[in-house]
Amino acid sequence: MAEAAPKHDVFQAIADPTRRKLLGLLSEQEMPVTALSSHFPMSRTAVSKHLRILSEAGLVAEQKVGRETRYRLQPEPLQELRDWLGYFERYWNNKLAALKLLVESDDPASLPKGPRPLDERRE
Amino acid sequence: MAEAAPKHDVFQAIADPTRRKLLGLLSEQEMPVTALSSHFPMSRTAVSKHLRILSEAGLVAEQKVGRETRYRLQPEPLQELRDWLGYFERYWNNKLAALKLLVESDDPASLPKGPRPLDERRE
DNA sequence: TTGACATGAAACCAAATGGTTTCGTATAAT
DNA sequence: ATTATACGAAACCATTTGGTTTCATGTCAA
Repeated sequence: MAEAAPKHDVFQAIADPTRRKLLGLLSEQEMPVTALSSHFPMSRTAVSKHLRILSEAGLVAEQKVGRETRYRLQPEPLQELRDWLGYFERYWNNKLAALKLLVESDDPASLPKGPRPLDERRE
Repeated sequence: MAEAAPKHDVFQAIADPTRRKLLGLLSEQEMPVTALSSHFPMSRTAVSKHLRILSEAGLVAEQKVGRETRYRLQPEPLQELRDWLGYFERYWNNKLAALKLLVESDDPASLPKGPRPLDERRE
């Protein structure tokens, strides 16, 4: 069973600076919409829509508490970004790449098995 | 001196699957537009436009060779992505984060100095 | 010198994106 | 009971995005 059909993918979710900043704020503590939107020059509704996109990408989770909705960071999907980036590690970090991959290998899915085309998986 | 005013930022550049695949292809060898576009279901012109966006983000370099234009991967700007991601490392990889940062520290710019808000820098 | 090839520029287009304002509704406070 | 707060949904809008086709130009080959 899939993990909740990601309508928006992570790459697209983090493409917007507002959304990256939201993730940054949420990485410190969970927060309701109004608290979050106080950090932005746009309407609360706009922030709310960004949150929904993050939610669809699986990057945040919502929890209703009374009349407010708490948003909490869910960093797991960033793993995909990490994997993708991992493919290019060899370029700027040749010698240490192997070690790094080893270090990261507590998650088996995270290691690119070698110089492969990549990205063929999505779409 | 800046490195060529990045009109498109890296985050946005890699948001598109076609562009990610282009980077993948170019990571194996440099190629002219026509060779690249043979891997996509869209017109050569469309691929060309994607390449320009990658170029504006500093992710590829162009070199004219006779009547063709060779495109070559320039992975350096991915460093920014890496730095940004690094901020979230602590979440899924707590114990090993320190070691990883150490390993990566051959590039001084690459280490986030601690739990900071982040992203305040851009925009 | 006459084609064929490789490419970017231009004009165009539909759909997605990032905002807005307005409204309805649920919860909390008085 | 009434009012204020927190929020999402809806309708709307301008701009950006990702694609197309057509055209002009430069280069290689016969």
